Amino acid sequence: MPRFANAEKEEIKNSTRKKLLNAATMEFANKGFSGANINHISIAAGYATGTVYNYFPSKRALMLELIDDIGAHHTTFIVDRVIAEPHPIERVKTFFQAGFRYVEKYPEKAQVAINAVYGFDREFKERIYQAYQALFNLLIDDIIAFGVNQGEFKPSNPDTASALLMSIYLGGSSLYNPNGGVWFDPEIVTAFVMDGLAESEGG
Amino acid sequence: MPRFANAEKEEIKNSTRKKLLNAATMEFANKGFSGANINHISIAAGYATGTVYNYFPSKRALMLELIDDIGAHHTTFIVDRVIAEPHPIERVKTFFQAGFRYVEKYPEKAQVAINAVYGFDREFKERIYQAYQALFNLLIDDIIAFGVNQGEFKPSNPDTASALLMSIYLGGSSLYNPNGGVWFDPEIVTAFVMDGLAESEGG
Amino acid sequence: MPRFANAEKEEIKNSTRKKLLNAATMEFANKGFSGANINHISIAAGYATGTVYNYFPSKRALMLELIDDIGAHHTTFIVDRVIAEPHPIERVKTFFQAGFRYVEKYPEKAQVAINAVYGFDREFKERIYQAYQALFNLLIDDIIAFGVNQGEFKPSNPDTASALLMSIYLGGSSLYNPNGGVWFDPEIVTAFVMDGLAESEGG
Amino acid sequence: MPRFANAEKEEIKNSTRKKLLNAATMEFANKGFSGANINHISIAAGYATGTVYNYFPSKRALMLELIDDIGAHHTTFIVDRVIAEPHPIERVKTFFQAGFRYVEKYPEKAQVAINAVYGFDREFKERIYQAYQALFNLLIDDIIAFGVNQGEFKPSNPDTASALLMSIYLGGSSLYNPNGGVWFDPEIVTAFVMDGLAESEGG
DNA sequence: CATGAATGAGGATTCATTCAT
DNA sequence: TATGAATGAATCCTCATTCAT
Repeated sequence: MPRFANAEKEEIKNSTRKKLLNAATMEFANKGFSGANINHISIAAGYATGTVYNYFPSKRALMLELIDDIGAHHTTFIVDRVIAEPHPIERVKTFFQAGFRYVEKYPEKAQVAINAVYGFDREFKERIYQAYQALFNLLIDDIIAFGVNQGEFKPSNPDTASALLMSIYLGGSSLYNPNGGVWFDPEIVTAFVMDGLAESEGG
Repeated sequence: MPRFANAEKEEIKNSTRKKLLNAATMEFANKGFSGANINHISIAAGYATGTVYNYFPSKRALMLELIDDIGAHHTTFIVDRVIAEPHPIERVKTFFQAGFRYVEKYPEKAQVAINAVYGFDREFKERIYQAYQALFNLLIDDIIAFGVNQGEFKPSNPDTASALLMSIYLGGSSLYNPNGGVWFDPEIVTAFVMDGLAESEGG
Repeated sequence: MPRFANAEKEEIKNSTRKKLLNAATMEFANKGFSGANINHISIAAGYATGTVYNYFPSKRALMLELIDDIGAHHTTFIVDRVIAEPHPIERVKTFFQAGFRYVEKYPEKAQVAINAVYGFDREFKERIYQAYQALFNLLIDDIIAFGVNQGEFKPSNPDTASALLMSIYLGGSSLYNPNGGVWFDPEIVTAFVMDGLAESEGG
Repeated sequence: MPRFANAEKEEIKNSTRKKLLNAATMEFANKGFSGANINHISIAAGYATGTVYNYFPSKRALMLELIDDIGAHHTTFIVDRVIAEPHPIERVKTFFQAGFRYVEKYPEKAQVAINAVYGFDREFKERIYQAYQALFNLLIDDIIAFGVNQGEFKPSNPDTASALLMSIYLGGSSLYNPNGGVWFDPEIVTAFVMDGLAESEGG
């Protein structure tokens, strides 16, 4: 049995698939889903017109898989960095730090994710929320509940609190502009998230 | 001089334009810009295929004007309610209350606005930010600076703080789902914004 | 009976019709028949969208009438000048001189006529040939036969000869370019038409 | 290396392109540029609606390429026949003979060329003149100057003379009508071009 | 007579998808 | 597995024409 040959083929398939997904990221980030051109994706990946269809049954399926990939990648990137921190407040800061770092390193992936979160397409929205489940779990369990347990945070509705942190993070990310522009400082955001706007009583 | 005839025609044009903009709001909200069908818009408004083009030079121009309209409408809706409140903290609460109210009353307008804010299209983004200028001014001057002056808020970077409030608002809004789903409670959000996550010292 | 009022109305109608025909000349000359826009014509003439249809039943009917008008105008312009000349050779020269003069004075009318002559549309072609009948008669009777009678021209097939002269004239005219460019000198053309290319025997 | 496969594909592409250009010739000849329907061209060539766009970026680009093709074809057809003749006067006759022959064999190509020469579109005009450059060179160098050198023609302005011959040729061609109609006899035209209208001195 | 809003068929162009090689 | 020619439905936009005022 040509076991190695098959492995090699598998290898090639994976590499091709990866190239296609990368090209798709660029295209979807810059043109949106409807505006994207499947053939441009193939060409940009270095293949011929029809090649995407050897790997994905449709444009929509490609997008869905891309959302899964990006969601997982994004989640892992942030989770890994956050849980390495021992202190709850540091975890909040690291959540924003790592999150903004991700946007800087992978602006197109971030744009695709943001489009999915805030766009009108229910299926894309559902899918990115699934992929972000681990991120919400991180916020709920490993940051908020953890902080409450440590006596650093006051108890609150964890669903609302995590959604707030995500909104702040994604809102800040969408402010990102390669040519400059407003940008959130993780320190300031963390201070805000911790203490809010209220003047301290003794202030 | 056919003064009445002209006035009447003007009337008709305004009414038609309004119907077209309403239909466009629905279409753009549900399909996005690229996915929207100009002919459907005309039909949905009760006109024939080409009628949009008697009022707007192109699909993009229609979208741009729609963004202007929605942005102004949205802004006015919130500003009017906020400045009616005398107390800074009430203003924060009213900002979220009125904002979420707007999303409930005009979910499609809100979706179009959110698409413009978080979407990839630079021109749309620029345009909605222009329209939201008054909203940012409200946050910066009439809420944050006002609260600091009143001794209720601690000083902070107003650009960042206002962007944070907007992100929270829009992030919460995008959670909105006519069929139910997670939704921010203005009271809770305001409490969060005022006091953050930190356990009070004496807690 | 409001006899004067009616005459006045007739006056207005004629003036409007003339303005519309002038505007149509510009449009058809610059865009061709298919490329022309009936509404632009109305607007350019200083009227509203539908006004052409108060005067002409269709775009094609307008074009046909325009061809008639231009053909008659063109013909008269040349005929008047040619028959004023007593000598056959001078008549040939004047034919070209007046003809080229016409193109300089009325370049758009000339372009419309040339389009009709050389274009693919059988109906337009037929119509301009009808209008040019008098021009062909001029060439055949008042120039060629006249020259033969005077002993200045040798006998030839008058249909062919007149068609040749028209071809030379229209060919030269289409070389016309408001910004300059090649242009026939009536003297040289006449010399050519009279003596051709052949070296004279004693040369 | 899939050399054969590639060659075969190249073959197919060339054949398709040729079919499309042929269909385009018919359509443009019969309807003019604006009046032509791109989809009809595809269908007439035996393909589906969008196929033209796999070969030509736009209707205008297709027309431009068609003008180039026809111009070159037309030029070659005439040039080859003319330079085969040793005698200047025979060359003149052959110019008209071959030229009219071309119109008989390829009436649609001729109509497209004539539209380009006499039409209002500056770009088409420029393009056909470029393609006809060789034809003008033929007239100037290999017919007129050649005739002068041989002592058969009298010296004349070669630009004017060549433009005159072209005008006569194209004017005669536009008289062509598949169903009959006036038509120039190359012999008569040549006699005219050689000797003009003037009665010989001793006549 | 003039207006101009509305019509809706028509046409250029795009592009997701298929399939024979 | 990759290719890329072909497909044809879909869509933006134009514009001749109508008609109520």
